[in-house]
Amino acid sequence: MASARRIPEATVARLPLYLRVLGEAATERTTTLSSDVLAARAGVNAAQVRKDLSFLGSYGTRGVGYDVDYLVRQINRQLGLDDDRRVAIVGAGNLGQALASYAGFPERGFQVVAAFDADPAKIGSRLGSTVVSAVTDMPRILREKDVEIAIITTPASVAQGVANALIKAGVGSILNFAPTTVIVPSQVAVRQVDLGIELQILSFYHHHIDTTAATAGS
Amino acid sequence: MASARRIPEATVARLPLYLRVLGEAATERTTTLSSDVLAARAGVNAAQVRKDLSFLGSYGTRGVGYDVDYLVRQINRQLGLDDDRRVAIVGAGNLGQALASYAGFPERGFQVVAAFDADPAKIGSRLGSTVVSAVTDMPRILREKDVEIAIITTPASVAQGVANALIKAGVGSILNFAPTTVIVPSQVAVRQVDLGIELQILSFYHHHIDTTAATAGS
DNA sequence: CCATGTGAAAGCGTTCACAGCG
DNA sequence: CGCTGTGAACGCTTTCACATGG
Repeated sequence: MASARRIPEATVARLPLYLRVLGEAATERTTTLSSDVLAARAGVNAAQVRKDLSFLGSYGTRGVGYDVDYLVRQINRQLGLDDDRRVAIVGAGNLGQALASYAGFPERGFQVVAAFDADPAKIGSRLGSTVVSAVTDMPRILREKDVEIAIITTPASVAQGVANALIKAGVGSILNFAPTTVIVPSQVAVRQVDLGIELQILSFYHHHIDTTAATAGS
Repeated sequence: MASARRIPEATVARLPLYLRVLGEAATERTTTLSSDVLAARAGVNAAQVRKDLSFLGSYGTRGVGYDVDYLVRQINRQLGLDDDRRVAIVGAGNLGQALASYAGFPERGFQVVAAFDADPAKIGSRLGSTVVSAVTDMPRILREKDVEIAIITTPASVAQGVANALIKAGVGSILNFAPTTVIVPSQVAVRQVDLGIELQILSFYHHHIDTTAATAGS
């Protein structure tokens, strides 16, 4: 029993992981998956999988497992992935370039509909399937294209200013790759990914080749 | 009191964040930082900062705060960042390209000393400051250059195989960007970063414009 | 007097263990 | 009989609150 409880943050962060495993299973024409198998492929504990999925409702069958297609639909619905989401990329450097042509985005329903840069030399150039616009046109274009999520790939020095402008223009979610913390009001969602920090964390565990549990997730 | 305790995983993940803030403070010629200010700039709670730093020892001065330069040295030492770390990138696609020329790496002591790809067309081309080698030469080159950390930016389908080969060649830490979970023995450290998953997590909070705490860190 | 360092409390997240159901 | 769903136990993290010391 117990459908539609409030989903804990840690569970939310793992749902996309399960979605990925379920997707792989679907292409292998696997119709059903037990929590044991799902857990092994996701690299987590089986009890964790069952508890996480129980927050969505009782979608498994005892003695059998979870129906792959059905579970995919339920998770997609919870994550709000039923329709495409419009994304903008701010900063057309190397990382912005790479993200704009990242196949994983359109595959999972994220459409890059706008890109911006402050450098006049870059304006008008292609970034994936869009064209780079001037940051000065950002507020107008963001509203015109109804952008929901923005990815910041600018230098650290301008990231906070960019974030402020994005929020002012109605963007509700920000994925920040600039190596600085951007501070946002509580009604805006941010995730901060610092590629250098990831390496530094690995460096710690490499340096202490004794301590416990050296694995960690996204 | 109490120097060199065992440092909790959550604290380890935040130390590089503090390092980043301290670095910014140093360039502003700030010599001393209180836990309040440090916390605000890192986007965390002040008590958290104090507790985290207390695991390294008593490096603050009551009534004053923390000496920026001294604290930087202590954190660097703990993270094992005193000397440069040798990094390899496997997969010379867009993301591999971007990472190879990412300024944040050399700045923080990570040297990209090797790059690999399976595509013969890419072998010999430049990737940042190195040249792309064939994956078949990977074991030899990894050992020759004493690579400690590897970054996987290959398609998901080959990521696990690459990880296995890396571990066999003595690489102890892996940063995986391929959109699949790589399973490794417990003595190897992995961090999995899936750019699509980050967007999906944001999508959840965008879709539920009511629930609590929408911020989360790397 | 101000900011650190830290016990203690509160809050989360994970894992266990097993009842319950297909 | 096998696997889900879940209370309860456990361990980790965060936050509070204040004694301590420069």
